[in-house]
Amino acid sequence: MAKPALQRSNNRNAALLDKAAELFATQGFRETTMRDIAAPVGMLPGSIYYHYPSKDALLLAVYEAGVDRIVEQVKAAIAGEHDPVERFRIAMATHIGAITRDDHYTRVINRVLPEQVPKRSQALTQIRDRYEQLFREVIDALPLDPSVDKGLLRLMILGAVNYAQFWFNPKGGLAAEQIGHEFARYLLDSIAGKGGPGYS
Amino acid sequence: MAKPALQRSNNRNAALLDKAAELFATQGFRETTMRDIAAPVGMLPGSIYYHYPSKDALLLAVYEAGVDRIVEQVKAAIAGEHDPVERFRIAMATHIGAITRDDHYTRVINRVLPEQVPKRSQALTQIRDRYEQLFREVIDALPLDPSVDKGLLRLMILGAVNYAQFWFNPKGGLAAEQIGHEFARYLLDSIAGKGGPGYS
DNA sequence: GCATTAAACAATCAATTGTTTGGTTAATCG
DNA sequence: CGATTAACCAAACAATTGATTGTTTAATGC
Repeated sequence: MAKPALQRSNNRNAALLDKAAELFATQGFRETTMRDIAAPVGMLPGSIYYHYPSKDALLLAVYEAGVDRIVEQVKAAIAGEHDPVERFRIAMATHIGAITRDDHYTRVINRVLPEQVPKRSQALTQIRDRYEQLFREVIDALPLDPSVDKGLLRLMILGAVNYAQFWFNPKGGLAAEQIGHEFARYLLDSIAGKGGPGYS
Repeated sequence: MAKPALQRSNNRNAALLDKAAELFATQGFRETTMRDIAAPVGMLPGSIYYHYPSKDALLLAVYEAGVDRIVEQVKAAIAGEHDPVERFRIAMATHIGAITRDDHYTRVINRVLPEQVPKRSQALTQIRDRYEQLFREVIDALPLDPSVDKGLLRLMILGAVNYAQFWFNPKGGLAAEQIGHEFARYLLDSIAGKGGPGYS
């Protein structure tokens, strides 16, 4: 974190992490071998262990970077907006955009679940929580009918949104962000309670 | 299919499949070895190959049984009901009930995704489709506002519903079926178009 | 009673896996 | 220049994996 980034001549750490993210996202964690990662980077399997102590650690690094990207994108998107409902809509759209985009880092978070790596499931869950927290805040701020369980709603939305990664087709149908807005509309038209336009 | 079920003395095929379902559901496919499955059944690893030609085939059998169970439960639940909206609510509730229940067969379908077994991903997807088809029919029958994309809505719902398997806690909060009804309510109060003022 | 066959055992194989160990190169720094 | 070290190579290891093979047991059908 405090490293001055020496910028040594041959540091393929970045390329390494990129390739790991790509393969973890497209093939899965267990399905990807250290050799699969090393070869395309032009490295030998053992050389990875100079940069990362284990395969798990490599995943953690990718995972963390992935969550960072999503959170950053969503935070940036809702930064200017003050209206809770509008913030909610933007958050959903941006989130779907982030996880359906061709960014392997963001896709790893949903592709490999914590339970798939028992030894690190706790750490992975903790990282995931960082980005679920964002949704918690956005949803909690919504002026909803009191009968709506916001915790339940958050889980419902997270499921709906994250699943998009698996069926979204960039070539056909709606754009990713439009899908988010549609999802929001299906919900908001009902859950926007009597608080109405002049909520407190 | 047409086997008369010989009922030989020592046929542990059922126990074998049960254990496979359990381990695939709780640990995942790649994370479960043939030895893991064989030992608790009191069998040697090689003996499994008398009943199934490969590990993949074992998964396919579990997968098929799992989908069958979900489809059967949902079909049975909505059989008596004729009102499309009510059928939709029952289907969601029953589906969540089925995949959160302590039935390892039904849980495998969401725990191990087709992409995790590249050699059989097509076959697995085909099996999954059988149960997504049910939702297609139920949703298509709904009297919704024309602006609602029913295909998109189906994907939204499938994501929301299937995710419940991962966070549902049988000891705390709502019952599984109640969660389904809540989800349906969040949506129906908005998407139930001008077609039916009689509901809700 | 005897041949057949379902159902499993016992042993092992070949391949793959994550990881380790010791050596090598080249850039950096004093 | 000389020493240090970041960054990698080369080779192998130990464990685990799905799968195969030949053999054995016991129930069934004629």
